[in-house]
Amino acid sequence: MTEYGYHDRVYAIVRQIPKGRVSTYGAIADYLALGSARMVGWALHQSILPDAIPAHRVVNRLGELSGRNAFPSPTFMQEMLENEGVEIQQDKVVHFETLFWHPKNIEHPM
DNA sequence: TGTTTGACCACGG
DNA sequence: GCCGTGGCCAAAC
Repeated sequence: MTEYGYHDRVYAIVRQIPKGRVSTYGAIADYLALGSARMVGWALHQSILPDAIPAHRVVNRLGELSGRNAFPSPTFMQEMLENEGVEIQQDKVVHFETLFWHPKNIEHPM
């Protein structure tokens, strides 16, 4: 049965995040109506190992790379984002509000 | 089986 | 702008 745990839904959403854009735990949790952003963070922590999930595009509501410590190296997340053209400064996404992408805008970037 | 913790968020003081 | 509290659900102990 299509009995997806919410982490599967989180993966599905995160995979939709366009390159060069970022989203937040709260936005994903809100979109999935799971109730809490905490679950998203927990799910993502588990999701780093599986197939190519751009977990680096998920930051907290302040645009901070709160999950960088869960990556192979504390700077890995930042380097990935910078590689996509996202500016990072002091572990925060520059122009966060502009780059912010809400799952609501799936296939409707911008 | 109950408690604690977690890549969080919003609100109140 | 920092601290405490509630919420939300699952995993780890």
